[in-house]
Amino acid sequence: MSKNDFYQKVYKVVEQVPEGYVTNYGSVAGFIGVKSGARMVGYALNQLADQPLGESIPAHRVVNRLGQLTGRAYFGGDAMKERLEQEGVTFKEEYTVDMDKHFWDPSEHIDG
DNA sequence: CTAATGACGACAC
DNA sequence: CGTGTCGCCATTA
Repeated sequence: MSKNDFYQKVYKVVEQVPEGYVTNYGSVAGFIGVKSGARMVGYALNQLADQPLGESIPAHRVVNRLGQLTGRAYFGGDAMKERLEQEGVTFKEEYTVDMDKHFWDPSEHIDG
């Protein structure tokens, strides 16, 4: 099933994101092949919050292109921000990651 | 099948 | 430079 394959790829990529780094929806979607599937990436990660698989997926390392923790609401409180800080990620704003220092581009690290 | 929604992104004003 | 609008595509009603 292609749509399920899309999800699997999203998880696979997100799992590759190293600590102290973050990536964005558009890059993940583009790397997978669905250039305009940024929303689908967010949706895929959203599913993680509803299944045990999420335990193994660092979804908190995925933010929007601006570095904003748009999905923090799904982590309960500031869990998303706190986890990133624990990994060494710095913030430009209360909920905006410093993408200039912590941006991680899948196409630059994953040989797909 | 149609309409509405969303952890997004790019463009127009 | 901030706000508004459209496009994108899977999911849900």
